[in-house]
Amino acid sequence: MAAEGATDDEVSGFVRSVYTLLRVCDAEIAGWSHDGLQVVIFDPARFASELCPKFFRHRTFQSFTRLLNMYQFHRVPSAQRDSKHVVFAHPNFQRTREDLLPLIQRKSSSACRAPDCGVCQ
Amino acid sequence: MAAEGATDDEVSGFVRSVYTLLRVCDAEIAGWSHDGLQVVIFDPARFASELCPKFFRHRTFQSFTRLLNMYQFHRVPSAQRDSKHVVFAHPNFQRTREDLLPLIQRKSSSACRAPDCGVCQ
Amino acid sequence: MAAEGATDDEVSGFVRSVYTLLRVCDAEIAGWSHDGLQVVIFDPARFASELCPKFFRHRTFQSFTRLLNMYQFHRVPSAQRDSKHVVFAHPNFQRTREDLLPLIQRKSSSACRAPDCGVCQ
DNA sequence: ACCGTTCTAGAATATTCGAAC
DNA sequence: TGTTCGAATATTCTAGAACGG
Repeated sequence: MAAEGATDDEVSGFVRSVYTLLRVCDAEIAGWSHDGLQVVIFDPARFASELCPKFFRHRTFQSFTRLLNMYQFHRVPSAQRDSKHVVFAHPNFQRTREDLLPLIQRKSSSACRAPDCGVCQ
Repeated sequence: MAAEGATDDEVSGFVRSVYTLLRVCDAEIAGWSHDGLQVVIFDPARFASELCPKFFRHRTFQSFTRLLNMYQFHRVPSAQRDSKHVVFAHPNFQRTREDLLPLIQRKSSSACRAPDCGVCQ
Repeated sequence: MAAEGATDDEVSGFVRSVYTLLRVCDAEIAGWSHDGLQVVIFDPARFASELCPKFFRHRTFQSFTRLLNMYQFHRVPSAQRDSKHVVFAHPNFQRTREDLLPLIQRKSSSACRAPDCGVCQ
């Protein structure tokens, strides 16, 4: 199993921040789902105003969401229609599988158009 | 009176809702700018949780923003960067010019009109 | 003299330069924020053309910025959005806490340690 | 077909970083 | 360690797309 050769250094800053955030933050604001497979924001308003400024350079839920999508997290529709909880998940973002974090990659930005670019072609 | 050829029926439902909302809502949550040219949301959190459900079928600021953009409103950066106020404007959305409201049109849905489009039909 | 265990020698040259610069420079060009926690460049153009050559071996604001980032200073968005002031901060860079300066360390160059790396040798 | 709601992505700018020298 | 330049990442605002009424 398990991503040998995948050290912490390879985890992107954003992913590392979210993982840390979930470990240290007030359990009333955000946390892992019971199975440890989903990120649950229990209180988006407090998350934006209190947590975002501590871990990022902004204080909006939208900016947080934008980066989650950039890293291919997907929103999970909550069962309770009126719930204010916001749930996100990524197959390689799991509470007990820190070793998988390096697999989470940011989507490539606007594709390189250089005619001789060996990477993007 | 009234902008001949421009009756209320011609004002889109969303634009009418926003105009009404600004007339009746708590002045601490939202209102017109002093010059009557801008929509100011003083408290986005309360706006989303209290006002949105009354005027729309959702309770998120993002959904409100999405429609504003659809109707070509644009966000106005506030001078104070750390301000929580959110400001939007549209050249034909003015407090004293209700007659201009019919001019505000929703962007055409990017509907595919190709007669043989297998996706959109 | 000299705070035992934390002599001037332990403060990196760049950090020392910035600290000195703020003490001696024209108050119209740069200085401390009122609370003494932030570095404020009031006039980036004059800072680059007049101060940089005196304290460093260049005359560009970007080079100054590059080193600030290298030492983990972060840019702070100025309150006034249209302000030309540029603000940086580092938790251990404070006007009244010269004793903390040695704690400011340059980021480890991400030197490649792979024994067989043909690029870095 | 049009409009509204939701989730995701594009685009422009701002900020930070990698790497060669 | 410092300087330079190009690239990657972050933040903001707007738009695309799928779906439902």
